[in-house]
Amino acid sequence: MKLSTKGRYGLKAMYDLAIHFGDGPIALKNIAERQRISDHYLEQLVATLRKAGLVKSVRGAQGGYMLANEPKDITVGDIIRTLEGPLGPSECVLEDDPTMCHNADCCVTRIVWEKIRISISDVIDSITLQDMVDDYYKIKNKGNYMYYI
Amino acid sequence: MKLSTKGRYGLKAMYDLAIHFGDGPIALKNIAERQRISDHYLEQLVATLRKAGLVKSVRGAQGGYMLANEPKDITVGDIIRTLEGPLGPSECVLEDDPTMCHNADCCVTRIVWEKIRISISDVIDSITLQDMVDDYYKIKNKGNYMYYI
DNA sequence: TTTAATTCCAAGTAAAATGATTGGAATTCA
DNA sequence: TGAATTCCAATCATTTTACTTGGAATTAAA
Repeated sequence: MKLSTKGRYGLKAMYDLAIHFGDGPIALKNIAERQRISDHYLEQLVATLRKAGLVKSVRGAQGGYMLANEPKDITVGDIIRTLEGPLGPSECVLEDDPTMCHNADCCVTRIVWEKIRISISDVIDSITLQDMVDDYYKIKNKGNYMYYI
Repeated sequence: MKLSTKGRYGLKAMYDLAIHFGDGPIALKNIAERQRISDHYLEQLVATLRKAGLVKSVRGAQGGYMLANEPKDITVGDIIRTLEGPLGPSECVLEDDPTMCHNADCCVTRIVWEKIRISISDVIDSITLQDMVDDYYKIKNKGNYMYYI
């Protein structure tokens, strides 16, 4: 019941971009260093995020990535779903395209999975990158050492 | 972000035992048939549940398994945690024994994982096997065909 | 115009996890 | 005594995960 590194690294990278929102293109190498992620691996995740329209890229020297929208308009759910696919603790309750169990209408365990799915969705859809940026400044102003992580 | 078959089959089996609570030992073969699970595989899951004190066994012919406590006193969380280990979307927020990240006190993404973990815990700890049995009879009384699934 | 920095793209790969299967010993009821 | 059952240990094929490797294309700066 864990997220893979796709979702976890992906959110870290998007959060990093949110912290630097408005600063022009940010090179992947720098994000990978700050977040301590293999840059070639992160490249694959960011490619997925770019194809989904969550980030924009600038090629060539001095190039890099930027959020495609304001941090307040990107939710954790957008990012995790893009990288991990439709969410749900079981096939039969996946968002979008549940592999329909032929007993779905009378399956009691399915009711449990559905409740779990909804509770996860509620959380990740309610948190935006801006919320995370706000958290960052809150912690920073308390005097904690921070480095965009 | 899916549960493995351990948690999913395990809950189905425990629900099946809850439906038959008070009927004496239920053979694994019958549970496996009803829930359409490999019986040898289910055996391993039930062994884990037995060691955790959630089910009791009776060996020999006419033997089988029974819930160790009343359905109202066993939660979905008890079952899932026994079979899947401590819950959490990331190592750093696992219940019990989080593999402590050295940046935990200033990690903003960790706040997100923690919220997800709590929302899942809230759901699974609030549902008992008795709730599932109640759901079963509710659906059954509406006239739906049901077979303990 | 060259060079360095970067994104973009496609494969390959080692290790771990998943979801079992196989085979048999021990126990108990009929 | 035999059939039904739990108990136990090992093995295994497949898939997934988390990368690595290698290089082409693009662009800013020297």
